[in-house]
Amino acid sequence: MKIKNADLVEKKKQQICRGAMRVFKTKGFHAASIREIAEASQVSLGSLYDYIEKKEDILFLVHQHGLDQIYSRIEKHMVPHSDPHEQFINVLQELFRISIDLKDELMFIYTETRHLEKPYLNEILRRDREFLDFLESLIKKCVNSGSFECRNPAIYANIISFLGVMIPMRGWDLFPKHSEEEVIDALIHLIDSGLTRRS
Amino acid sequence: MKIKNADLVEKKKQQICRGAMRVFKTKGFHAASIREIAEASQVSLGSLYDYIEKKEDILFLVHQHGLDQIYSRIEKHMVPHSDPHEQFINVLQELFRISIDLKDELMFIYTETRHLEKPYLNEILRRDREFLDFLESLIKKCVNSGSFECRNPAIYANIISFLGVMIPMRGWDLFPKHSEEEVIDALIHLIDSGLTRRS
Amino acid sequence: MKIKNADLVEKKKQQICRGAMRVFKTKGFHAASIREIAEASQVSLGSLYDYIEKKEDILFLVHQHGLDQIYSRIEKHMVPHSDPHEQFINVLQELFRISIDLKDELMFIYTETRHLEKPYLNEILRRDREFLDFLESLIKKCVNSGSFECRNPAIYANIISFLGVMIPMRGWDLFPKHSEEEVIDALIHLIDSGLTRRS
Amino acid sequence: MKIKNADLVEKKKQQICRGAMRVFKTKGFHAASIREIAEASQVSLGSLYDYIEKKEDILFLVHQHGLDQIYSRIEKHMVPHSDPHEQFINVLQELFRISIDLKDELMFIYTETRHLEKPYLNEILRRDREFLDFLESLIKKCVNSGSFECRNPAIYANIISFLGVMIPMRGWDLFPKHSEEEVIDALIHLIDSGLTRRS
DNA sequence: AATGAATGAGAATTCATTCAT
DNA sequence: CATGAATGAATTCTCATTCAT
Repeated sequence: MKIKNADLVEKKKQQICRGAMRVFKTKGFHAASIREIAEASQVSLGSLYDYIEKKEDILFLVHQHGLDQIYSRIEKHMVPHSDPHEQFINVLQELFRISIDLKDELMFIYTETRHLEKPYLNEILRRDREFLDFLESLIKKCVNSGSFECRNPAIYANIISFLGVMIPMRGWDLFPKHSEEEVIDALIHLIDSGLTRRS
Repeated sequence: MKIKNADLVEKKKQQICRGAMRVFKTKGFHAASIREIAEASQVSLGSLYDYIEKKEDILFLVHQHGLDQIYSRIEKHMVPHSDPHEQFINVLQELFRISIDLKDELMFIYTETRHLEKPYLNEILRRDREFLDFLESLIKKCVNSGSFECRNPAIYANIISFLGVMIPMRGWDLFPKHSEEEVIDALIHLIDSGLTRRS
Repeated sequence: MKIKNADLVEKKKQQICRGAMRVFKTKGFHAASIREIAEASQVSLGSLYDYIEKKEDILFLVHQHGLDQIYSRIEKHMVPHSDPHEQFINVLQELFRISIDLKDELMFIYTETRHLEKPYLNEILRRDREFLDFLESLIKKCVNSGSFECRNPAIYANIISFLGVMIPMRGWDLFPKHSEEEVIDALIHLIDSGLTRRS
Repeated sequence: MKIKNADLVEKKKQQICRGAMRVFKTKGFHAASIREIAEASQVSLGSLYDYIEKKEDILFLVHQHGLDQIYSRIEKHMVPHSDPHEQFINVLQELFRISIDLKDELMFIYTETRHLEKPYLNEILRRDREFLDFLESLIKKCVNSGSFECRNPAIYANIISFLGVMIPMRGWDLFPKHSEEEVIDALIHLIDSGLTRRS
């Protein structure tokens, strides 16, 4: 990165992210050429390399940008709350809303993370685990408060996080037939009843 | 494809599939070169093109091969059965067992299907939908028999099918910590209790 | 190197060497593009990379080829000889003849060796030192036989070896004015009288 | 070059020369990027182009700067002197001392001059020939004064000038083993005895 | 049927040079 | 006068595909 003006760097990285995402959406990371990405970002080929070092950097940039968008929405629901079960439901509501609003970002993350090399990969997995940990501890709170019954909260955290990408990944079959509300309700019902304590 | 001997064609395609899968497993479709695939398949570069026309054909071949493996196991459980709920549980058991045994194949299908071009893609989706339809009708039977209560069986069919790839896709976080049995039990419990009729 | 036919590999490497040398002669290694080298070698761009792995390999190939040519001529004079002084003079004669016949090769080696990376560089220096060692021991023999007087044969070996590239490197000033014979005689006279024992 | 202030121009050119030499020393002219040179010179990339027109100009600048340094030292010994042989020895002494003190400059000149284009090249060769002419006429004086015997002073001038770069170019083999004094003595002895009149 | 050598289009990346501020 | 962001042509290298044997 040879550019000294930090604001400019930020602005251009945003531009590149947006452009790159548009290309990745249709072709995926590997099939997208740097040229296409440059064009889609309205940045000249040479200039692109003033802001990144190698193609993989774009992959990481887009990952981070996607996660930023996701987390900036979910975080609001991650602050402690008096009624954990209510919080849990709110989190699920927001999670699935996000999965509708940020379809492309989620699909991208799920299908392309594997192409990140070690150091970048670790950073992404770290953020992922942050959310898993939050879910796990929230489930535990619900268990303690008596609403839930659950032997392996960590597994449920994984299931929930994974279901968070179902809408983007299976939209092709779901949305000709069902409304978003229906799908979200079904998902929440499934998770909630799977955890609810039976007397 | 200029080869006449149909048995040979079948045998070689198997060889190519297995070799290709081994390469795809580590690098994905795009990063895998035809050369590597030929080597891994013990087929000469020139010969390879006697059995396929273009690289994408291998992608399709491997898809088909993967689906064949999956279906050959699930099909046994798809024949009508006197107790639909028992059948349902059996199907889930087998589905998640398969997802452990055929991790690579499932991950491959989930991350690379998008690179198939239209005609091939449609064929794959058709097979997918076959399974969805089966699940949907099985759920309906369970509803009719009084075990389940479900407003949108099609959505649940999608959820179940999608959870069928959770183990391959989230193994990195799950299996250091949990046994396969635990994960399968949690998944079945979740699905079953999400559908079970509450009086 | 993906080619299996060893004879072909040898033949093509020769081709590449010759083509590359022709390009290097005018532009040097760095300024020569792989494209130009391929054209000059009558090898297609893609094919070139069937015989080498990276541009630097050509640099090494040309070095080796040059040294091979040089050594194949000087070696005849390196076998033990009854009269060391006579042998010494013969070696000088041949050395300077070679430096006229293989101008390009010598200039190339002297100006481009520095661009070889470590492993290749070491191999080249090893061959260089072989000749230095031979010269040094020959001078010592001449000292023992009473013809020469020399405190530091290793330094003289270096000087001789270095003067072996004077003709290629200073031809621009020498050859408009002098004949090859004159230059060689001057060089041999200089070296011989610098070493000759004074009673 | 749009800068009017001549002193400034001179000062900056010096800066650039020094910076460029530091980069060239390790990578050579072609592999050195303008960026690196600008950084090493503490001159901004844009500013650099206020003092040069193209990359080759730096090549020439560094050549000139190197030659200036060399000549500023040798010139002291080029003024007429009553004893030509004494002067000759002094010149050799200084020449080889210089070749130790200005190793980088000499190596640079010897390996990169070929990349200068015609007009610049001629200027460099002109300065080279100046020194050759001086050496030639000094040898002639020594012949006339009876100390030397030499049929082709021009050839000897070339040899001497060429030996002036031996130390930089063969230091890798020489200096682990020998002291600078030893090498210089050997060189001077060689040249002197090669020219000395035998009664 | 099988082999592997050949090809050239296209990939990522670098860099000399320009130019608005 | 100085700065550094922008540009696109050119570079090295890879790879799917073809074809003579």
